[in-house]
Amino acid sequence: MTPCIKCGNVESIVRSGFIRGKQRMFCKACNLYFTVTPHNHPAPKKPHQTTIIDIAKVLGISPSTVSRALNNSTEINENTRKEILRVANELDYRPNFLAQSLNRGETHTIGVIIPDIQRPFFAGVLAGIQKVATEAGYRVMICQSNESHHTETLNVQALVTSRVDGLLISHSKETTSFEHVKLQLKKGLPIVHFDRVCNEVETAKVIQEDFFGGFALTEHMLLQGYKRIAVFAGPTDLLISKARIDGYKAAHEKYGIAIDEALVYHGSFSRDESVKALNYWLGLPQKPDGIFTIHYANGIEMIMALKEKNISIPEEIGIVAFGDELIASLIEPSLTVFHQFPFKIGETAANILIENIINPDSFIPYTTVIQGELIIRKSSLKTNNQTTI
Amino acid sequence: MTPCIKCGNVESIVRSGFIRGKQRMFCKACNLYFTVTPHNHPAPKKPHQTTIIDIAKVLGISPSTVSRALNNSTEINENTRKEILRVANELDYRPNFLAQSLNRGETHTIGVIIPDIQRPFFAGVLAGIQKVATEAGYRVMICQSNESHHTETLNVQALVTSRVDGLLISHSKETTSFEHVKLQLKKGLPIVHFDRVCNEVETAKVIQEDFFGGFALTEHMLLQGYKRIAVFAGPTDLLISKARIDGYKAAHEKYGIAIDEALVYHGSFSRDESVKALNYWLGLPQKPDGIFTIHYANGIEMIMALKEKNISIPEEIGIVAFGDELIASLIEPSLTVFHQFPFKIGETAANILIENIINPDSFIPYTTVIQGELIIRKSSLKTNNQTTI
DNA sequence: AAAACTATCGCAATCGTTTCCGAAAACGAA
DNA sequence: TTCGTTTTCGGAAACGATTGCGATAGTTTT
Repeated sequence: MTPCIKCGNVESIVRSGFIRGKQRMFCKACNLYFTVTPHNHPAPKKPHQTTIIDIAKVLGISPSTVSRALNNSTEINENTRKEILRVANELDYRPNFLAQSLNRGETHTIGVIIPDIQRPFFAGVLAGIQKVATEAGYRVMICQSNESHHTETLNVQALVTSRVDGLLISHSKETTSFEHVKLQLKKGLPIVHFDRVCNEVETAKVIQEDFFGGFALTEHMLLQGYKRIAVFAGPTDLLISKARIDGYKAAHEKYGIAIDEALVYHGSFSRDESVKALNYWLGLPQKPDGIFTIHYANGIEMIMALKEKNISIPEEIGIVAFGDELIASLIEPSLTVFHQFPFKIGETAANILIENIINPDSFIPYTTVIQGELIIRKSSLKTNNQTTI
Repeated sequence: MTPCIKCGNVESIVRSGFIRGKQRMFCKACNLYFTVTPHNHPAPKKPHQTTIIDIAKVLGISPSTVSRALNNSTEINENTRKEILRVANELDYRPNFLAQSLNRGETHTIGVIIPDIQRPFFAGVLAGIQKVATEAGYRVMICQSNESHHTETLNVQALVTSRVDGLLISHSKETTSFEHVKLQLKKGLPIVHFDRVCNEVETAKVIQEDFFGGFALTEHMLLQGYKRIAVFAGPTDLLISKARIDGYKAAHEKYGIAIDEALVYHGSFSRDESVKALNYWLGLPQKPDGIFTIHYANGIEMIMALKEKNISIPEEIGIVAFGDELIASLIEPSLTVFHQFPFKIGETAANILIENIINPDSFIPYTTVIQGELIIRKSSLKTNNQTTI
């Protein structure tokens, strides 16, 4: 049997249950409990990020003094500070962010939840967020919801677990219940919505001119003489989709043109849907002579599909879309769009969030609208005498 | 003057220096130091993420018991565990990641440093990284170097400060010294390079078929009958740029064709450079009849510029590029490319890094090559009888 | 029914920093 | 000098979670 680790006696030992799988012993002589560890840890001294304590030991001072030196405290002698900084530099000291955050109760990190990094719009927003955040001394933690409500909820939990100081979120198109956001808001977490916002909760929001964009694109088409404009709408519940369609409707009203509800097609943003919508429209007794897509990617896909079908653009069918990308100007015919400014949206949202974080009490949520820009290109220019240079 | 907070006496009070800007007092009677705080904090009880202690208080048990319940420890009564889980759920408890990480000495977070989020290639890599990381229970923290060495160094420091468990890095094109990486590697931080790797340090690497891609693209052009192929190369020091050009040279050697060094243009990847290079080539006494660009974006820009100049592609000048994007297939003429698989690169790199993190001792760095694919399109197809469907 | 054993839980240390409080040493003016 | 004042530093308690160890009540074995 195992001898006692203290007296070395063997007879006085009795087993005393299990702890974490390991046999536990009790020495009746020493009145001592112990577990039999195969005497493993001769302290291999892992390579180790230098801590404040390492510095303190080198100089024979207390950790608190080192901390003061590193934090530009006034309560420290200049010479001591210099010595500490020298050693800190020598040992390549980096403050442990975890310990700092735990102590201060703030992480200087903001969480971002977007549907998909690979979409240029969101990549642009991210870049804007990163810029502002970095300048303000904040880190950024990014999560993708992949357009799934469930994943989005998990993302929120993960970021809360990471104790981010605030949250920037653009909802998945699946998201119609917002309990996960409300809950955190109630706990005092600053949240700012952008693009795909949610009106059920009182947060600051950064949105685009969805209504006006839809209006401008539609008005442009109507003025070009298009009379039956089909709409490729997003999911029924998606707020920005609704707003853009409202703009579409308003333009029609302004010019006293009736709307054929049969021309509105709801679907996801996938490639298949573009083709399905097109086939649906072309199968109608009264075909459309124009198309307005909520998302530019669908517009691009439709141009490709129409070219395959040898339907001329913009003569037989004109097409306009929301959102811009380099590709829209390069495709032939180039695509008329309502251009967004994703970078600016990101910048603005990040600024507002940080404002909210810094001053959580006096902060009053407000909504910011980032102006877009109508860019007219060939896909909707019926008159050939008009050139776009 | 202020009375003593203990005895209430006023006469026995003397001032005793300043602490953090506040006047400090000393009561000679009580032998007590104190600072005059305007009696502000009646504990406003900020809204608060629930902690393990909150749960413990509710149930009148100790925090350690709660911890055990939450961590599937065996040393706990099933009924107790159920009760704890119930309360935890009721209070929407989320473990404080900071505290956990600090205690365990690992953050379950991996840091990623890339030159630019907005480049589709890197966005794709990120998506791949995110997928693998999420599945393995890791968080991802992303930094952009903006192609600046200095920023890259700061990024490394920031991530080290955040105590990431490992680092994925694709170097800025400015980076030629790698001390910042070496230092962390020496401290035991697992690092994996991808795409823009560095051969000076012993890390695992995930690279593309840069040499073979350059070779394949060039060989294709030579077989098409192009004889004077210009190269738009990246910065002179960029490793992947060198490899691609080596492939270009190898293809020439294979077919016994001499290379005119005047056709190799080094420059950054910006739009201006594309145009400058083009003008340079077109100003040569012996103009090129083909172009090979290291980066697809430059290829796209050159196609645009050539079209403006009314130079026909692929007849007068053929063009091929490295890297693929949707746009390459949509532009007219569509662009022949050596397609990369960014998502797969990201997945692979993340997997290797996590492997390294989990088993730091037995891990031996190795290099993985992600195969690319030559996609032939119109921009380099001289013979019109060959169609690409 | 005593002895041997087990299940379950609390205490306290730990992770690295910050900061409140106390105290000694140095400084200044009378 | 002497006492009020200031500067400078150390000790210790946070922050929230994990875990080794000790302890007790209950259970099983002789």
